[in-house]
Amino acid sequence: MEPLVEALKKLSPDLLDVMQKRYEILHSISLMAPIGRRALAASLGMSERVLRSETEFLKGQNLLSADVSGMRLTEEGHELLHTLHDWMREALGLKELEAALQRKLGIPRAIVVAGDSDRSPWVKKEMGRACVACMKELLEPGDIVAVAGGTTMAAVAEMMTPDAKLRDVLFVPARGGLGEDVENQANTICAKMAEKAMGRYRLLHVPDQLSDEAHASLVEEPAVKEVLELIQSCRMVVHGIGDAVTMAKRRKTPPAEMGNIIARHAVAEAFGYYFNEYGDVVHKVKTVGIQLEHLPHVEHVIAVAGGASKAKAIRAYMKRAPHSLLVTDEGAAKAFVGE
Amino acid sequence: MEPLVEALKKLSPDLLDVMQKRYEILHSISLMAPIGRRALAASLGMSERVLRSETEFLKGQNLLSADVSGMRLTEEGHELLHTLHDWMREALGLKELEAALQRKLGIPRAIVVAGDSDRSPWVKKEMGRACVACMKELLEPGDIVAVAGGTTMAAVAEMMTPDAKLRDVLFVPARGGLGEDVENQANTICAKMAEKAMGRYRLLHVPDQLSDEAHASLVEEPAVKEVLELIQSCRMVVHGIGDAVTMAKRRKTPPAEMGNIIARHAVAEAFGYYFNEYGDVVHKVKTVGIQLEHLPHVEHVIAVAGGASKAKAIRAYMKRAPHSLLVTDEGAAKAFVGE
DNA sequence: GTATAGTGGGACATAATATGTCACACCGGG
DNA sequence: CCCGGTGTGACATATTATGTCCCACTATAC
Repeated sequence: MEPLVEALKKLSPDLLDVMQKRYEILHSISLMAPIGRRALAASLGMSERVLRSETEFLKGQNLLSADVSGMRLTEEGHELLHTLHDWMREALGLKELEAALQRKLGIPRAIVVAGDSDRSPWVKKEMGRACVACMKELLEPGDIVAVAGGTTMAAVAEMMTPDAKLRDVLFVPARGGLGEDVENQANTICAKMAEKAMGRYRLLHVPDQLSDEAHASLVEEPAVKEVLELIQSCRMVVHGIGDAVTMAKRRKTPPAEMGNIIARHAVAEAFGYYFNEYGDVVHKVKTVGIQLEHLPHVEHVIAVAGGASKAKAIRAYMKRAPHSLLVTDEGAAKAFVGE
Repeated sequence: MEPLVEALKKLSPDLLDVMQKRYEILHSISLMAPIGRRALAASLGMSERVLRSETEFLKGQNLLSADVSGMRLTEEGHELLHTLHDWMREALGLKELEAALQRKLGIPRAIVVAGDSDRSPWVKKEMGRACVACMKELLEPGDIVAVAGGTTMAAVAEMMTPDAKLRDVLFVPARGGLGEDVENQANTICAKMAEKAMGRYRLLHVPDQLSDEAHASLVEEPAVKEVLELIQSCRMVVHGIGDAVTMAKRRKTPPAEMGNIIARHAVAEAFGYYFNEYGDVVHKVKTVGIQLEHLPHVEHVIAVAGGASKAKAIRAYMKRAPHSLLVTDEGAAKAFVGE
C-alpha cells in the first residue's frame, strides 16, 4: 500500500469506515437506481436514519439526486464512483480480509494488521498493539485476564499500556509450566503485561516435570489453589497459536511424546494443547490452569497469531474456537483466504 | 491535484480539516519538543481540551509520547510527518490560498475552489455551489437577499437548491437596469435563483435609458418604491466582480462614458460601479437600487469572481470592501498571491 | 532545603451531534 | 379509489465532543 494511504489511516483511522460506507451507498444506488431510502437501508443492512444522513450529505455534495421516484447518481457521482473503485479495493484490503476471515472461520471478529510477521519482526508488535486495543475495549474494571505464553504473547505484553479501563484488572497465567524458556513462559509474560498495564497479577508456581502424586498435592496447596480458582473465574483469555512441531521442539518435548505428536499429524498448538488439521486434540501437556473445556464459558477469548507460515495452524485451531476473536496479520490472512 | 484526493475531499470534506489540525500538532511538537499541553494549545490557538483529545488520539496511534517533561514525537511520528509534508502542501493548497487572501485583502473569509474559470467553464459552477453553501450558512428565515447580475451570478443561480434554511427568504435584484443582456440581468438571475431555492422574489422594472424626469417619477411609483425599500432593507448582497473594460463593452456603454472609463483607468466593475486599481470609484451607471454607500450597513456581502484574468479587478474592488466575503477560484487566487 | 511553574491525567457538567422512531404529504399504478 | 412506495419534517434520546476545574507530580530556580 502506498505510504500516503498508510499515513492517512494513521492520522484518521475511521476515515476508511466512512469512505467505505459512502462508497457502498453510491455503489448500491448506481446499481439499483432509482431506489428509495427504506429499500436501500434494508439492502445495505444499515438503519434508515444513518442512511438518510449519508444521502443528505451526498446530495449536498452533488453526487446523487432524489425525486419522488427515488434516488439516483448524478453524472459527478458516477465519475467519482469510477475514480474510487480501484483505490477502495486496495485501501480496504485489510477490511476485506477481516470480513473473509470472519466468514470462513465463523468467528465474531477478526482483526488484521498490515504486514507479515514472518518477514518483518515489527508486525508482531503491531499485532500486539491491536490486541491491546481490543482488550481495552472488552475489559471492565475488576475483570480477571488469563494470559498464555509464547513469543507473540510477549509482544502483546510489550505493547501493553496503562488505561483507566484496566483499573483493578487482575492478570493471571493461563496454565502452569509448559516447558518454555523463561522469557516466553505464561508467568513471565503475565507479570510483564500487568506491570505495563499498572495492574495487579498473581503467578502460578508449578514446576514443569512432576510426579502425579506431587502434582496432586501441590494443587491442594492453598497458595496454588487460590490462584487456580482465580484462573477458573477469569472473564478473558488471551493466547497465541503455534505450529505444532515448532512448539514441541522449542519445549524439548520427550521423544515419546514428540513421536505421538508427529504420528497423529498435529499442526497447531495453543496453551499446551496440540491439534490436528481438523481441530481435534491429539496431545496435551499435563499441567494445571485453564483447560480446553473451560473456554466456552469464558466471555472473551482472544487468539493472537500471525505470519503466513502459521496460516494452517490458525485454521486448525480456530475450527474449535467458534466464539474466539482472532488478531492476525496480512500475511496469515492472505495465505488463509488464498487457500 | 490528483483525482484521488479530489474524490476523498468530495466524499469526506472535513477530512482535510482534521488532517491539517493533526498535522499541525505533530509539526509543532516536533519543533518545540518537549512541550506541554497548555503551552502548545496557546501556540496553536486552540483550546486545551481539544488539543488534549487530539494528543490522546495521537498517543494511541503511537505517534507521540508524553512524560512529565512534556510531549515529543516517537520515531513513527517523525516518519509520518515527513511522509505527509509534501502531500499536505498540495492538499491544503486551497486552504493556504484562502488564508493568504484573507490576510492580503483584510477580509473575514475567502473561499477558494479548485480550477480556473478562465480555462474550465465548470469552475464557475463550482464557485456557484460554494457561494450557495455560504449563503445557506449565513441566511436566516425571513431574510432579504439582493442579487446582482453577470455571468458568474447566473452560475450561482444555476446551482441554487431549496433548503429549510431558505424558508421565507425573499430575493430582490440589487440594482435596476445596467444595460446587460436579459439573461445576465439582475432581474432574470434573481427570479431564477428564487425559483431554484423555492423562495419568493420581487422584481424591479426600470428601463435602462430614462430621462431624469421619467426616472424621478418612476421611483415614486408605489410598486417600484416598495421594491426599492425592500432592497434597502436587505440583509445580504451577492454580486460578481467584472473587468471594467469587458463589462463596459458588454453593456454597449456610450462612447463618451467609455472614454471616461478608460481615461480614468478603471479596472474593476461591480453592480454598476467602476473602480480604478486603488479602489476609487471612477464611474457609475445611474440607476436605482443598492448604492455603494449602503454596503457597509448590510450584514453579509458576498463577492463571487474567478479566473486568473480577474485577479486585478478583484484586488481593486476588494480594497473598498473590507467586510465582504469572497468566493473565488484557484486561478484567481494564485495570480493574486503570486503578485 | 523550599517555592514555583510547568507537566500529564482524572472528573464532571454541558454543548453539540448522531441516531432511532414516528408522522405526514405526495405520487403512480393496480 | 386506495395501497404501497417515495422524500421530508419533527422530536426524544443516545453518544460524543468540549469547557472547566482539580490534583499529584517533578523539574528547576532560588
